[in-house]
Amino acid sequence: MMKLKKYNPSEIETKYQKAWLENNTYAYKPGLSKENNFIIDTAPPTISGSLHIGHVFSYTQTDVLARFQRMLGKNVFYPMGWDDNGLPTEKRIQTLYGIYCDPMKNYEKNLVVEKQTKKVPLRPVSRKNFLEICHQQVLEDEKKYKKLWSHIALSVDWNQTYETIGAHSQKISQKSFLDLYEKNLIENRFTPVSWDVNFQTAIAQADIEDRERQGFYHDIRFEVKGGGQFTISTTRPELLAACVAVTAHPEDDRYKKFFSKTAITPLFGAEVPIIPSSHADPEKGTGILMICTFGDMEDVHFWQKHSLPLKQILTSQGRLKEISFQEEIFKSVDSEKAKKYYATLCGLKVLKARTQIVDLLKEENVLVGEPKATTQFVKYYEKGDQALELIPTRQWFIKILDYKQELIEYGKKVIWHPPSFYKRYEQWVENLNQDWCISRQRFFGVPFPIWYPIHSNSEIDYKNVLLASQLPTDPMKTAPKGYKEEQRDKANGFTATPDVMDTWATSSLTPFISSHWVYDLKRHNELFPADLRPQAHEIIRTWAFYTIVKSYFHTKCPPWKNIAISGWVVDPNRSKMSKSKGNIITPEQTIKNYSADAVRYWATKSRLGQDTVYEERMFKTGQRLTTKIFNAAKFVNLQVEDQKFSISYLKNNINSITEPVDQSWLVKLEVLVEQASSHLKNFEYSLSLDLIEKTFWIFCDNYLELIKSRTYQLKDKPEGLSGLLSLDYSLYLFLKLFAPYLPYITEEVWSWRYKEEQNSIHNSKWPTPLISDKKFTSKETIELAFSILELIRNEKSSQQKSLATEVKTISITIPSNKIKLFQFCKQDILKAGHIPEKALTILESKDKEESYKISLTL
RNA sequence: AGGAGGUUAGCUCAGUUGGUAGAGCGCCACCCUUACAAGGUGGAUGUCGUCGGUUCGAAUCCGGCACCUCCUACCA
Repeated sequence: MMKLKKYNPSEIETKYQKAWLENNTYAYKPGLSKENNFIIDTAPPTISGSLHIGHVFSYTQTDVLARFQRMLGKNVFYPMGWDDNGLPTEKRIQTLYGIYCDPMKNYEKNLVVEKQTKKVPLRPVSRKNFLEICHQQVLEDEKKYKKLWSHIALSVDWNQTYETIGAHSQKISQKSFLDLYEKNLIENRFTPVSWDVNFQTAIAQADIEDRERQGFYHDIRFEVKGGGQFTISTTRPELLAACVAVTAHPEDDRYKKFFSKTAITPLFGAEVPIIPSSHADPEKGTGILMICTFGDMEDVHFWQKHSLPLKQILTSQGRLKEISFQEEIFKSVDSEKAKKYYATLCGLKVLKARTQIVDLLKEENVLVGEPKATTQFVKYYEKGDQALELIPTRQWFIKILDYKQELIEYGKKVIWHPPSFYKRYEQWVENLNQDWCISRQRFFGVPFPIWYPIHSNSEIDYKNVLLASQLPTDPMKTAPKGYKEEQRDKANGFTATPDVMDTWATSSLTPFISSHWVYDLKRHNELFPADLRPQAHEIIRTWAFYTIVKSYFHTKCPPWKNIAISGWVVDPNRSKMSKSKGNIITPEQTIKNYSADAVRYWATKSRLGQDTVYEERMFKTGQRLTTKIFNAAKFVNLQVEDQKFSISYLKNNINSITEPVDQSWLVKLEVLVEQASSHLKNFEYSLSLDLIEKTFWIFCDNYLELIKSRTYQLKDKPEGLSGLLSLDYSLYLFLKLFAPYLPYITEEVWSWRYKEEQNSIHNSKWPTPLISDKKFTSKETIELAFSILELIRNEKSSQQKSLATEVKTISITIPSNKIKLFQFCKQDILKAGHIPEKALTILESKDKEESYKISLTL
């Protein structure tokens, strides 16, 4: 039965990982009634090298809920996806192998690339080569991830996996695109879009973050045509050549006189209108500002509203491009001068040009004073390290701005845990000011399932796109229906976009990918909508929001019933653990040091949505708990071993728990089960664990100690049997309660004697009040016993004596209404306290207050 | 600037219908007690951020303020 002297976690962990996998312990059973399903929309982790302790933290929390629901008897659908699609993988491949994708290069059949240990200059490889290496690398990483997930005992059904770059996900993702296209919810536009000059791609509003940077105000003097001048203040003087207008507030007396006149830009001599507009704030800067194409989103809005011309001076690499002042659009009052000045800026990157132009402004004597330092917030791609520019390009947009109100309402249909996070969602949707740009000028992603026809005049028709019918498809490799491959990129032919979709355009479909949507309606109806979406709070504006968008557009049904938001793991300085900060903790070593159960204990001790500090000592507490469970179980087993106890024996003889002390203890357990269950049903795993743990320590320290002499000495008497059964039942119950949290130790102990009920504790049923039809005494008896036991220990301890020291005399004062209860536990107390019967005097107190007093001599 | 969360023991945190302030860790003292020394028992430690209100009674409810974290926006 039980052979181990000491608990050896790593041995046990290996053993059960294998067993659970072989026995399909966590498999979802298709085709059963939908009502009994519990469906989890698992977060597919981004494949970017390795998982950190923060992942272990949040995924374990979800796993506890999955295990609980499974034990409740639910048919749990708990899949695992890998988000391997997109820029993170590309970035990783770049640094790992020292290569980058150059679409102009030709495929090399036997290309060999090696992992680089240090930074090397990047070498170009063809698109096809690059994608092959990406595919290969993610497979390797996914194996590593799976190993860790298994080690931490996620009860995932490993038959239910997907990769966001996989054929199945691509099919769903392309289908989603086509569905939105047919519903007129998506469109192709040529428009200024947030652009990362380094990655050479458009990005969406959700991918943007603000970073604090040092900037400078440059006060620049403009002339007004026909006389007069004014000074604008700008942090982006390098865009001066792109200035298309200046604007001041209509009521601003300083500038009223200039409205309807034109200004002449310094250096470049362009004539631009001076437009009154409430967009200008008289309090800010000099009250008059220049509109450039494009400095910020406001410029874009102003430009659109006033139908201003487009002066594009930046390339997609973020350099000032060649322009001609002969051209109508850049027409200058002094084109020679303009040309001369611009020549010194042309080809420079934005930041270089910004400093360079200061010299020119000084030379021309139009810079008023020196540039004044200021801190400003600049928009960056969250994965990038160069400021974003607004570059007009052709992109696909999902029209979310038209549905803001609906999406806000729709978010309310999901139950948020904790509820306050709904606000974050709402606020994000309210503040949206761009449609969702889903095209990326990248490589490792899902292709757009469309082609554009080419007219006889070689013009590409972006409006009447040709839709793919066979999915998934890569239009770069296949021709549309009715066309031949030879017609690619030819007049009267067709062309495909090399762009791929935003990775969120696919991962926003996780509930659809899991359910096989359109392609398997029976399965879809069984698995959609999901019961639970677990996710972190920083991706509410992306993953949660986009999933709601897709679900709303496709089905008019919320994607899940509940969303549970997990917190972060922060370092002792309270900053988020992240790669860039270098404070990442890799979980493997921690698990090895403290055991998987101990790590899981730590992860599930913190409340939903709450950030948690990474502290080694927390793992020790978990380790201590598992050791304690092991030892307590060992003890109970030693006690019942020779009784041929079994689970059926226990269940059949539950009526033999006759001692009021034992019955009273069981009442305490019943209350525990009830409270723990209710917390877990509300996804409050930490509150539940807290209660279970507390009661378990009371079990070990008090109850066990109180009754163990009885079970030793009266084994064959009804009193002894009552105690033994109660001990066994308590252990059985505690194992089940701990099982979702500590799957290894509970499975091991379960295997000693309870396997007859279910092979794995994780397939056994969550405890229900097995014995609640019996009339028990209340909790009072056991509470009284514990109080008196505590007083006795207290006395002995303060006399600095061993607890085993025999008592010479003891008098216990008890309120008269409790005397009867005391009689119930008297024998147990005498034995546990090492008190001979004749040493005891009971004093009755008329005082009904619940205070006991003792005095004893040793 | 708007929003969310927070402020309880040295540290990390519970305290969900208002009723004598809690746990773990750490600290101190003691104890080899027939599961457990990787253990056990006991102890010390708090103006519950601050000011005010409601109440017989407030860590808890209401309002003001301060500070911390995060989200969003503005950023000429």
